[in-house]
Amino acid sequence: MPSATTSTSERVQDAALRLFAERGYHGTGIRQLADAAGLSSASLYHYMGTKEELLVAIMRSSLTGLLDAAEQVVQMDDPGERLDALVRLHVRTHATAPEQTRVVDDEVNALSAGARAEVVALRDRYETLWQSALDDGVARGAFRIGSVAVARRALLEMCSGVARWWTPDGELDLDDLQREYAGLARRLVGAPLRHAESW
Amino acid sequence: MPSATTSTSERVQDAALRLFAERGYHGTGIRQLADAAGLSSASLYHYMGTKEELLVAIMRSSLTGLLDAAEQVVQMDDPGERLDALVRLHVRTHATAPEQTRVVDDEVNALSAGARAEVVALRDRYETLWQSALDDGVARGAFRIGSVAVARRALLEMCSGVARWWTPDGELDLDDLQREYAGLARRLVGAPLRHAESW
DNA sequence: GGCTTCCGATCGATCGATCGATCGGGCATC
DNA sequence: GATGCCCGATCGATCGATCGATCGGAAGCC
Repeated sequence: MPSATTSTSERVQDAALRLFAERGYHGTGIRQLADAAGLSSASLYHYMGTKEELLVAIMRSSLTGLLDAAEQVVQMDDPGERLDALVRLHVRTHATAPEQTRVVDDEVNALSAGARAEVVALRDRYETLWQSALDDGVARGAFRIGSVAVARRALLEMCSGVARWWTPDGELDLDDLQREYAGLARRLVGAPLRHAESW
Repeated sequence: MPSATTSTSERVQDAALRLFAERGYHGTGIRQLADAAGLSSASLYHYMGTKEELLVAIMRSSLTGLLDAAEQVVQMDDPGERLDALVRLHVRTHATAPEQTRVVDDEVNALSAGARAEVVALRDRYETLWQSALDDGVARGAFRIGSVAVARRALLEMCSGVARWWTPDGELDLDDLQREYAGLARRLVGAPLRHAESW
């Protein structure tokens, strides 16, 4: 008796997401997956392909969502505001969907070559948006950066970390968190602070 | 016929390190481990306890090494130079021993509760050193930081990321890398740059 | 030196358990 | 009676771990 608002295949996806994030892909068995979804391991295969296809589906949906949002954000003209928006988007995504982002970040190596190529291609497109945003900021004199490639990696790693510790009932709420990281990012790229902030 | 300079148990540890870093703990089987070490799966158990104890040993040795070094570094008096030394140590370690650090960072969740407690305790001691270094810098007016807890996490995450991309034959050598990250860190904590660097 | 004893090192065979996946059939609803 | 949904039973493979047994050399004794 499925709920009126949640389809069975959605329940399977949700269970997989939760377990993959918690135990890892290789650490999660088909039978645990079935238990969490309220099905037998045989019924599971009515709603999914292979276990790997389930993982890929999770990664694809997470990455395409982030990528689409970033492609909108990146159209802003001011380099500082554009970086600000990118950081806020990335941090917000990692804070509110930590399981998705952790699976994407941690389980890429669990994929077979073909599937990995697709996922890595999506990730590369996303990182290219950041790279261009930073390059443009440097070219227009808004940022002062030694190595843009290093700064890009440092920025992304530091923002992704949010998925590993932030919770909504901690000291910082989501707005604080985004503001904090946006400030760190501006400093990191050598951009002036907004509104004469000084801390 | 073992080599004169490498004991068998060291070869087991090295093989485990390489495979755990590449395929993950749950993705690595006992037989793969044995093949990589040049032993049968039965002989493996002459040199190790359980597979999990092998993982714990790798993590412990990596974390205690880093912790010992950090405890030396942290005795420096000047907050800016101390942070500089911490960043350089962390980056150098992650760049030159990426497999160890990746296993430590990625496989903590694969541990059982007891083993995880020990490893997390070591990691917490290390992070406390950073926290104190940042607190002291703020108290003495050397750093301007919004949330020290956020800055600490951002710093550590961004520096740890080095283990995921840096190679010795890329554009940056190890010195460049450390300098680059030390500069990013100083900016992040709102400390003045050294030697009137400006980029 | 010769003989015995012992032990570290190694392996083939195998354990019970679990892995991911499949099959055929039951039970609804239409 | 066809279609969609579901599961018990089962597949071959592999999992982590252990077993008994073998081999070669070091140590102890005469």
